[in-house]
Amino acid sequence: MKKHAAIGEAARITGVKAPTIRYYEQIGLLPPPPRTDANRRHYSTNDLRRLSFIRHARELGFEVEAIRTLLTLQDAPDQPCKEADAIARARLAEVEHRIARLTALKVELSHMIACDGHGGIRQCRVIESLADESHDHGRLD
Amino acid sequence: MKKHAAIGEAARITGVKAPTIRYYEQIGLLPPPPRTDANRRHYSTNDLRRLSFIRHARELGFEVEAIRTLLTLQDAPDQPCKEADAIARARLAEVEHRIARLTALKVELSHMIACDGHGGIRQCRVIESLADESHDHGRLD
DNA sequence: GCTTGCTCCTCTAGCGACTAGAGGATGTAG
DNA sequence: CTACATCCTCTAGTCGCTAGAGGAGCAAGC
Repeated sequence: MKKHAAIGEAARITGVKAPTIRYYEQIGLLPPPPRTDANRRHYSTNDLRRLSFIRHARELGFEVEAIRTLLTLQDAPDQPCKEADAIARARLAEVEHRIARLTALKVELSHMIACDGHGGIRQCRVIESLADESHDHGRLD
Repeated sequence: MKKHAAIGEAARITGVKAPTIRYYEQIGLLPPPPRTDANRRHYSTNDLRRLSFIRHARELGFEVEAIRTLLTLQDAPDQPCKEADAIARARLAEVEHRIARLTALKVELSHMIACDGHGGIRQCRVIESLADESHDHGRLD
């Protein structure tokens, strides 16, 4: 990984698009980097790590506010464990909830794919299984 | 399930909020229902099933356009279900990918919680694991 | 030096899929 | 007959980007 990168290179390295990087700066997720004489952003290795972190967390479905919390932890590594622990536990609960929900959805999707292509949509279980009233009506979020 | 329902009752039955039901009508996902003398929407059992279908599909992560396709297939039941099946398969792949990712994160979060009481967050691997370059950089969407 | 073409800058506007609120009409219970 | 819930339409806001306009700067070839 290089020591300094312009925004385009940072985008290439981290997989976060340049406009999104600027957006993250705007909303305060990424600190404003130093600029060159020509007013161009210059990212350090640390910035790139932070960006990679944000990207992976976003891919996992964490909201920006949750990521902000995790980054705050990262920025203050000597914080008392009590607080860190509480935040981690909250995130873990969220992750477990997501896994449970996704696992249920996976089962449903697997059943839906049992359609074998004989005789058209009437025998296709994709639609049937989604319209099925026997599915729970409880809140999931 | 009752034969006719006002929008509030439809919301209660299907779990889709009233403004969202109107929104679905607006974007053409739900056909405009008949109105009473006082201009109030009146939903049939069939509308409620369609709404339940939409809700389930949204919860499964289907985009509105994908749902529109599924509903079109449903409305023309003699079409082959290859398309619907393909959509479901794509969803299943994504769901499995997310489960795998979240499971990995869950392990790291568990470790983080397990490390409490010994010198703070520095020993925790959550942030490290999310910033880890060894994670793939390929497109996910 | 000069031109070509890429990258970068800021700014505003748009997207999907809702959600919230204003302001007003109607339906129902005591 | 008066509350109060429910409904109506409408506009505007939310989140997390994404696209485009319009302009400046840099590196490389001639």
